[in-house]
Amino acid sequence: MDSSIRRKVSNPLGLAVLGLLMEAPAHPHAMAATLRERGMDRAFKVTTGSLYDVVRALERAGWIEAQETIRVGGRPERTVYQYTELGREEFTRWVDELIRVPADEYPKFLSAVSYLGALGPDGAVAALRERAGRVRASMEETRQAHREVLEAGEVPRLFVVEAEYAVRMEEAELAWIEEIVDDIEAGRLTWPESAISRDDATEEAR
Amino acid sequence: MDSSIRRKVSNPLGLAVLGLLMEAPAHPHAMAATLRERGMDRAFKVTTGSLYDVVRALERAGWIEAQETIRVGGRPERTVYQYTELGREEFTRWVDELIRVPADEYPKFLSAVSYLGALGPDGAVAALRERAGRVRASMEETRQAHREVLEAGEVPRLFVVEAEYAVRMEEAELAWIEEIVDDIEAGRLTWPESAISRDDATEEAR
DNA sequence: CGTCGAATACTCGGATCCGAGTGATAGGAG
DNA sequence: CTCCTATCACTCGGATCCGAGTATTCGACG
Repeated sequence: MDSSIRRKVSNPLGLAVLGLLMEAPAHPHAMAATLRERGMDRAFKVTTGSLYDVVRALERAGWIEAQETIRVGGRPERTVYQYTELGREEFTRWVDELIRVPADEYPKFLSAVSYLGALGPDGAVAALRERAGRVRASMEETRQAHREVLEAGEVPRLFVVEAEYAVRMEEAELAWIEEIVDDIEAGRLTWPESAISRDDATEEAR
Repeated sequence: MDSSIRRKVSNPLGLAVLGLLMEAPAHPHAMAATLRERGMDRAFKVTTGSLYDVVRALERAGWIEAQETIRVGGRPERTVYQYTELGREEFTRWVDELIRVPADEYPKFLSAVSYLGALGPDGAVAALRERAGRVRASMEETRQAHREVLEAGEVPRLFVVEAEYAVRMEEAELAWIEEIVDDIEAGRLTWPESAISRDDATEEAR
């Protein structure tokens, strides 16, 4: 319908790489390290394999280029990359588009909720409760980390807004879960006869 | 940290296939059709290629099996599948686990927000506003469709809860976007000197 | 001074994904 | 009766993804 343009490099990890190189040239292994140090691996899936692939793709596309290949000590060679003019342009264009037009996302939880019926009322409540606990924990962790970083005063808020977004989304999910659990227990959400529900679903699932 | 077990078939589309077969045997092409008719393609990414791969994987894993291969008219043969006992068990176990333990998700918007700085204050506001409009539209559409289905009274609420979840998440995103836009305009969220921000970002991005 | 574990830096190949393509037929327009 | 389009049902191969593996080196500890 409104399919966004076919981008040469589609893996978001490429955006992260570009973003890092805007600050300073770096080699892949170092990128992975910084990404993880800064906790950016919450927003980007950073796996070594993909990283090297993405860097190669970025180079093929002409958005970054090898600056030099050096060897420190007897370690394996490292290839240091820097962004090109084209890369700089593409970076902001990419961010801009990702913000402007919502991409189709397929969170796994959504697919599971589509078949919530399969667990039966009791199974559903049990599973949802457990999720709620985990989500709450993760939320509090993110919130805590965010607060600490801000209070340390080294990093401006602009560079941590994504945590605020993440927390908001987790809050919303949590609220929904709690509401649905209440609805099930209060009989506002019921299982029709026909539902694929087995009362022993809970046993089976564990 | 808490990595969930390695499932034989990992593509959520497999869950959808299993779900459909719980109702009645079907052949891949028909599955795709029903999935789309019911609007389930909002929760599952259904592409022909993947569908056939997933069905094959499901069969290899022994969760489904070919029932018969028939030919209607002179059309290509169609292979009709049905679930196995193992498949039925695995189905509820899968749903249960997807609900219980939140998977790491990497929504593209989150990665973009991590680099919101790149757009500069004006560019960011413009892009966020446009997204807000689109999200609002999509939300109202889902809401509308959900209401109509319920009022028609054919489908029990249990089978449409995923739409309620989706709407809630969109509401939360919208609220956050509006808040951030306000914060930028009110000077509560500012760009430090050092920010990679070009004032012509908006021009460039179009 | 030897060795054991952690860190450094990257490669490799299998698994998965997916869109474009294939080819046949049914149904309707003229 | 012929053509043309839509539907049916699936295949194929390139692109991408990613975890496990490799090989080296540094540092700590006994």
